[in-house]
Amino acid sequence: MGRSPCCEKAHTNKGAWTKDEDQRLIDYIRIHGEGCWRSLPKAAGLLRCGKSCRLRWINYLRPDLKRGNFTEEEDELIIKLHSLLGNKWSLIAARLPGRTDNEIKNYWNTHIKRKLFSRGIDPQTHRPLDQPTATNTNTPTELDFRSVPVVSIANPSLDFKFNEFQVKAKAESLEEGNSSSSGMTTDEEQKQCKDKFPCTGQELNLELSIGAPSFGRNNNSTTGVSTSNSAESKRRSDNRNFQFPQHASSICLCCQLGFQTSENCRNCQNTNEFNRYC
DNA sequence: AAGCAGCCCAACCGCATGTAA
DNA sequence: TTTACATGCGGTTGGGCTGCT
Repeated sequence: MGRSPCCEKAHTNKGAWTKDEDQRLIDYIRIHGEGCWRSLPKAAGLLRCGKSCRLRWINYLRPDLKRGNFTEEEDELIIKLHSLLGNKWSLIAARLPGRTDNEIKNYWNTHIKRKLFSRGIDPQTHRPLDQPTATNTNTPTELDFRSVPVVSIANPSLDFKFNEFQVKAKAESLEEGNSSSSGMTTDEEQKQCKDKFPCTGQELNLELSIGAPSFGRNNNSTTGVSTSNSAESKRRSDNRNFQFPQHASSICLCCQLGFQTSENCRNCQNTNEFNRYC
């Protein structure tokens, strides 16, 4: 079907944002909350298209952004998540509090790719570079999640039952329409999975899942403003738009990383909306 | 100091998806 | 069911910055 342009192309600014534009956008969202991006520019007095405003807010102005260099821990987590999810940057970003999909995508392309190459690993397949891939060109996300072995992450703080993680990651991926399963179920294929995700022998069960990190009874923690429009209620059901809790520092690591909702994490004790560490 | 090449990252673009009328 | 609209996602681009010659 034909689509109209996302916004009126004429009379809109392009390129780098000025401080004044940033401030206008911040002020507007502070008062009215996120949403209605199409009408936002006009309402906020900005000569920008809605998409541009949304992008600027999400990637740069949001107050919960972490900024700064990626830690080694984050590096490894991104690599692991990419091996599971492929180029699903938004899904990966959802597991890295304070990081945006754009930021992770850029970081992947500029740093991690190189890092993996230097380790002799193909960043796309996560296989050794000298290993032929002709027999199985599937991306990691196309692995059959039923055959994935239990593995753990080197960093003890991130150890968890990796097979469960992958099952849920796969399920989520399927839910999102990425249903290109290779149907790998044979022993040979399971062996391939083990090669891909070598088990270190250290297996901790932290009951982590990759479900939507639906923290936030206060969905407006970002702006501190109540929004009651339908767009907001829609977003509440959208796991790509979760808000990090204001009391994030008091919840367990898996919750902070977005692996688990505080309601469901059996490693947390949820009392009066505060959780003790796992 | 000037020119050049490579890197980095903010921003753009086109398409996909969800949803209301 | 169809259509139009709003939003989100991933790939790509381009301009600024930095280091090297």
